[in-house]
Amino acid sequence: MQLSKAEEQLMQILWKKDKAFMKDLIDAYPDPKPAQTTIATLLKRMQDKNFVDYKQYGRSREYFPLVKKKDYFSKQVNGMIKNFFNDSASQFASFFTRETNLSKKELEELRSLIDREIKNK
Amino acid sequence: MQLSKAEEQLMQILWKKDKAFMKDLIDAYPDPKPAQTTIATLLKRMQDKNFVDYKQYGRSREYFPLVKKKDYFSKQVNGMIKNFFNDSASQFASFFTRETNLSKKELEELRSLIDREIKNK
DNA sequence: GATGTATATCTACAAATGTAGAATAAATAT
DNA sequence: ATATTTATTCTACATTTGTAGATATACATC
Repeated sequence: MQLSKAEEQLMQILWKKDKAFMKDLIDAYPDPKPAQTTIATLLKRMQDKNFVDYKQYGRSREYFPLVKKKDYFSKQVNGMIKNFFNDSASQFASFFTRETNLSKKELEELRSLIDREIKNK
Repeated sequence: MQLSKAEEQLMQILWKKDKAFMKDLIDAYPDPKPAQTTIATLLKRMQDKNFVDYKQYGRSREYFPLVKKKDYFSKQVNGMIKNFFNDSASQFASFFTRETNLSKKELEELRSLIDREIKNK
């Protein structure tokens, strides 16, 4: 199951905060903040989709992500690679290198990172 | 404006074919193929969103993409980078290098590609 | 104990999406 | 010319999504 746009945005907040009460979530939104009930609805739907859970503290709930940002993100990228580069990660990488405007410095950093990876193999 | 999932899938077909008549599009779908009217609806919506156009040939239409796959893809990646790596492409790249299981060979290819890019700057 | 505050649940509704039938019209095959 | 095929348009409808009011509750405070 996939998150919708609005749900994903809320998820980003949850990931950043790690865990949060309703109030914290609303606070994290830029103005104009959504209604409290809107967030509640989204949270409920996200629970149904098994993306978040909560701990009951007294009368209110501390929500937390069930899915790691990294894992979610990996799935996204993989889907993209599948759709756009018929499943070739290296094809993706080369496209990415060419089309993204990384600075020389960033490219050099990336290269040494890759060097390290190569040594690890 | 964004494409929905079903629209995106159709778009992929269009990109692959470059241009196509209704029949070709349906043919390209795996079984169970969607109804012909379903495709027609999607195409119409995609026209409204300015993602495809067509040339009238006699009584039927040859559809073609108005947006290049490359450009569409770039937007996708950029959105992702914005959401997941607060807008840092290099952060994205490093994550990608670590988390995708590229083979040693692929990594080496990628490195020489980056080398070339660096020289270009 | 009455009142304000934060939260949760229920209900609602418009817009977008996925999907396709019915009616129509043109192109083609016989 | 008639039947068949193919594509287009119109209409329809269920599901998902974005958004939030109304209502109920528990808690905190005066």
